[in-house]
Amino acid sequence: MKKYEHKKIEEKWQKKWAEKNMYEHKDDQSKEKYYVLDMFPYPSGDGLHMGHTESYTASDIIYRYKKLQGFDVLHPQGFDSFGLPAENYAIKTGVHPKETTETNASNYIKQMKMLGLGHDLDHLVYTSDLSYYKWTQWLFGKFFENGLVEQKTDKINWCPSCNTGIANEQVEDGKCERCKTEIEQKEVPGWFFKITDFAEDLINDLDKVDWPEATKKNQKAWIGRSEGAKIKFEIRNSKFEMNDEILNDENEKSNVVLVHGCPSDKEKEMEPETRTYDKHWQPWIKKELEKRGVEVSFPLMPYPWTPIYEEHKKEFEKLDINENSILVGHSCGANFLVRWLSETGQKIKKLILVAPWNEPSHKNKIKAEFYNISEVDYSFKNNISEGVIIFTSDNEEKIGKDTAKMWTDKLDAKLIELKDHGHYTEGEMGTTEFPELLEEVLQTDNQGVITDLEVFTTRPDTLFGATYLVVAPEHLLIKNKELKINNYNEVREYINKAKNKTEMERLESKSKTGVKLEGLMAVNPANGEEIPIFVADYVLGGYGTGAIMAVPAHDERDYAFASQMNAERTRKYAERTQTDAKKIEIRQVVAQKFVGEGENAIRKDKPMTERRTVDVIIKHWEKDEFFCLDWNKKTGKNWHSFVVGGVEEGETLEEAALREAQEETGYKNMRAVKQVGGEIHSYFYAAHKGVNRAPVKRNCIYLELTDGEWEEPAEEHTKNHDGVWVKKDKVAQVINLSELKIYWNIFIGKQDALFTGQGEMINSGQFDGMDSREAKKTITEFVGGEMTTNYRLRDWSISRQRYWGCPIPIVYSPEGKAKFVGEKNLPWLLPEDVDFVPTGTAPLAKSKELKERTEKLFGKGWTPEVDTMDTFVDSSWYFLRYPDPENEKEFCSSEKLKRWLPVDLYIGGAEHTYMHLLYARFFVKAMHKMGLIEFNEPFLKLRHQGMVLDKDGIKMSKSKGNVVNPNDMVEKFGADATRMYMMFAAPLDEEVVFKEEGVKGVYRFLEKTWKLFQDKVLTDCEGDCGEIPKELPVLLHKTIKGVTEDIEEMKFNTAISKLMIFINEFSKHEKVPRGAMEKFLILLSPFAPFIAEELWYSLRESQTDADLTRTNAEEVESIFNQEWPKYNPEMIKEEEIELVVQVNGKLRDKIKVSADISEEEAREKSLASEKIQKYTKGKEIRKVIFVKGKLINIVV
RNA sequence: GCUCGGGUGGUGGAAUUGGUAGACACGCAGGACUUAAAAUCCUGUGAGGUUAAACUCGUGCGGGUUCAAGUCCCGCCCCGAGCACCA
Repeated sequence: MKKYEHKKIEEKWQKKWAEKNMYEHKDDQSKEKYYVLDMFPYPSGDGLHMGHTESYTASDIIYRYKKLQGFDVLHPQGFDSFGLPAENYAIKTGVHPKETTETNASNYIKQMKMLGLGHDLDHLVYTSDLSYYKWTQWLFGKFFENGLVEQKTDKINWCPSCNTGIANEQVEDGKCERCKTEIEQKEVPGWFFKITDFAEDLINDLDKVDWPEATKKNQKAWIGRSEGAKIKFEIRNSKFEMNDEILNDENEKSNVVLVHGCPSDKEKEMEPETRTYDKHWQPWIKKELEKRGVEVSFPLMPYPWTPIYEEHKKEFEKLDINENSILVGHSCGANFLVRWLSETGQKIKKLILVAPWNEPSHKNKIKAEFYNISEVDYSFKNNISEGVIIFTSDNEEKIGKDTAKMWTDKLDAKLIELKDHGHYTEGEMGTTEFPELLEEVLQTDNQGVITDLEVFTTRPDTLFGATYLVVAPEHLLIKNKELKINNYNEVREYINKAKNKTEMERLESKSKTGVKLEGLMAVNPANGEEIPIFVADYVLGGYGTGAIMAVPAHDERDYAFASQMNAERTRKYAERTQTDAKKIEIRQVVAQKFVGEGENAIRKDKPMTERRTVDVIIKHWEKDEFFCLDWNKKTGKNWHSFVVGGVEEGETLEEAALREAQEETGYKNMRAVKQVGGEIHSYFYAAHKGVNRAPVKRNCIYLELTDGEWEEPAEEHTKNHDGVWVKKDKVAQVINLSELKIYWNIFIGKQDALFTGQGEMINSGQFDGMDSREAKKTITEFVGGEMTTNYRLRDWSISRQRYWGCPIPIVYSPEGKAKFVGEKNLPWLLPEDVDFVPTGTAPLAKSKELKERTEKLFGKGWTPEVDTMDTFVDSSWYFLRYPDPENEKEFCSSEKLKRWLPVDLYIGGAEHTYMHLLYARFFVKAMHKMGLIEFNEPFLKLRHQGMVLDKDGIKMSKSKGNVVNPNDMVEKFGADATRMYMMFAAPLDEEVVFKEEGVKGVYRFLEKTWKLFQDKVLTDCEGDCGEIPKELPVLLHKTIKGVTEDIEEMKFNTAISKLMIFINEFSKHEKVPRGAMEKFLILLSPFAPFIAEELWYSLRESQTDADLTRTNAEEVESIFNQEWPKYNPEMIKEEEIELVVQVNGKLRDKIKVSADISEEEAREKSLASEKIQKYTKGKEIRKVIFVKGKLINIVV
């Protein structure tokens, strides 16, 4: 008996198959085609890894199986041989990428042969070969001619280490996919494929293909289609007059002089910084001005009644006050300026007077004289080129309201009134709403429509709830100089910060940041309201219009931002002024809707009545218990609610809640704490009233009892229900109505108060009551917006500043116009005279040869494109080259295209779900559109292989040192065992845990198989001659059926288990039928080709002497030229089965019966069984369920 | 946080789509062969229970639908992968 020596056998057949050119593909038109494709490898120095082994084995099984079934199968292979690792290796070692590629590829080929993979390795495709990239360039030319590729200057992801642009899809965690360096943003001109043109088809056509659902979903998500509307908002400038200067160039900038206030009598000997006004008001105004981008000089004032008058006067005179100056004076500073201007006749640009002093109130003689402004000659107003603005306030005696009014007249000034200028108490400048008011002044002093801002939203229905806008930091609006953003410096700072923020930083701070654009506002087109505008980096420049309308009541991000801003601004103002800032309003415009069902359903024949109600959550005064109503009395059911009552005309929710709570509970003292959740609409039929409640508009208020003072409630409130106290953790169980549950969940913080769903419109003018889905379109139309579809997908940037890639076949005219090099100049060769070391410019720019070639062909002054293409371009069409790899005239002949494409089965890793598959699909669609091919989906069926993990279930990686090398496994157990284990260990698409023990198990199976062929007497008897028991041929046919079906569904693990069952069973017998053994070998051959071929030959050779009169082994046809066996349905038809007998669904007995037993008979027989009688005795048989050929269930 | 997968013996995994839970394999235990070990072969192997059986419990947890649930429905927990504010 020969031993199973896997090494010998495998070496032998590797050689023989090579000699016979077993896998060379020759078109056989008489057969039906099948195209099974692997994702081709990048030829790395590490060689094939276990993942390759798994997926290539799977495709090889299908290849062999289909071939045995009589298909003409194309099973090609190639190498994705352009790419970074070879170039990086070249940079390090100086070895040309071409060499590295060849060495590595030949190693791959050796490994593939070793594994017995039946790829046609004589017709390999290398993407770096000029016979291939010629056609990549040709296709680029076609795309160019058809406007499907264009040059754009765009901000791209830039890897500073690779010195190249990177597609969004190739960025992981803000890092370069290959080298893990942090990605920067850089403005680079480059070529872009217009993949977005095909977004719609790329989504829709997924329905046509047989792919894993998850992959389809991922592709759809990646393309990210969303339906919505574009809506225009008018942007108005509510500018502070100061702003003209702000955005102007440095040299035109005005100087602003803010003068100190005057000291009181008490203060006149104090240093200016310590005086009341100069301590508070002036620095504040200075700060506010500086915040708006204005540089302010702040000179000391030469008030004549101070001891340091002369000194200050000198300093003041030194100031460069000219026609371009803006003078700002506050309080007595204002008066001083008026006086000074009238006396000196100084020409200035603008005068701003804030809160002038009230002249008559001065008792101090010098002061009074100085301030005798009624005597002043006001003709100086002609010296002021842009006018005078006066802020005043109406609440303080001291503030010169009259003075201000007088000046307004005399100086033709513009008057802006503040409600409150501030209070002077005990020598301190105290509370003031001035900053807030100043901003309000800025907001309302609007200058008319400056521009439109378009936003994209998926929820146009919530437009009435849009209480602010947000633009992305990169939005052009901010760069619009006309707008004169007051706090431009602050905004600019924010934008710079946002730009420099790394992805990591953005992830770390989950909270949202942003800055209000002061001096700007937008008009909500739905209701004409003026709303603020913010810049914030939670809005992305590249998506939609780069601007959003924010609806904090119905969008989580907007809500988070609004809450944060409100808190922040409140804090900021509180620091400064101890008052609240104006808050962003969170306005609900969609109410969640509930519709009664069953007996509560709306009845068309009954009247509809609207009602406004309040649900009241009432907490016990000391215990953690809540007041609920038990309706058992009335309904007879265990039905609980909170206190619910109507809201009467003119009543607030809180008033109604308090009133109802007192009436219903009898408790007297309570306080309203807060509103819980928003408005909810309920529609139902109220049987006791005989009317439809359509709708009940409900809200919820939370009350706390302050003590237990109580009085029996009126009978009308207790006749229907009892009041009960329920513990906090029991409330959720007790409450029945969904609406109340929602309020409760919001109350206990289990559910967000935010409602992001669809419902019924409220607070939306004439649209109230409309379904929000319907309102989307209606409201969009109402405001002149446009319904659009938006995609997340962006155009595909393919320019790479690298050497080892396909040159972009473009040249530029002296004027800089791009031109395709033309078909006759293809291949547009990758130059050889290039230094690989990256310097930031593309390596090809250093090629003299390329430059000369361009000038020679196109004329002087012409320059070549020096970027190469993203390698994803190469891999986007390689499967089109496979059927015709040697064709020099076409990328693939039309006959071959017609015969072989599309691909019938594509197998590869799930990591290519997004990019590669999307790009390849895009290529096919674009080529289809250009009329180059007739189909528009490349891969009809797609399957992924799962990851291969080490024995502890950990991802294999070099750094962990747990990588299993296929070579070692083949050495130890042979290719057959390795292949089979990979297929047996888990379903193809799930993770494989690689355990050597497991490989041993499969090896044992192969040995057992081997032994079976050595030991057993083979008989030609096929089962009806009495020599062998009938079970064997039956098992054979079952195995054929099972294995065939499993392979069809690519359930290789169960197919192998069926082969094992076969061998286990056959091993038990002395004599086994030869025919069955032969058929078994064919079933085995796709999985374990070597041993199957060897045993096949040995079987046939031994037959040679006996009866086949063959003379040598060479004449035996390979097992792979045989026919896949078919099973005989008659054979596997069971005549006798084990009928399962259940009582009440529990297995109690099994009885042997004929397969076609009738229900009657089965019933009789099973009831006759002793075991069954044990359970049925004395009981009535209520029901019998009979499943033919399977089971009978007796219900007692 | 969102999306998609997935929770079945000691382990990898089966289960005709609602019909005998645990196929097949690994591991483990016992036995045979052997001076011995390895290899091989045989037997057993979800838990409890018993001399054995009967029987009971069992597919992440809780509930539901059904004659019957690993499979369907509702709620929750855990694990894995992917995505990163997509308006």
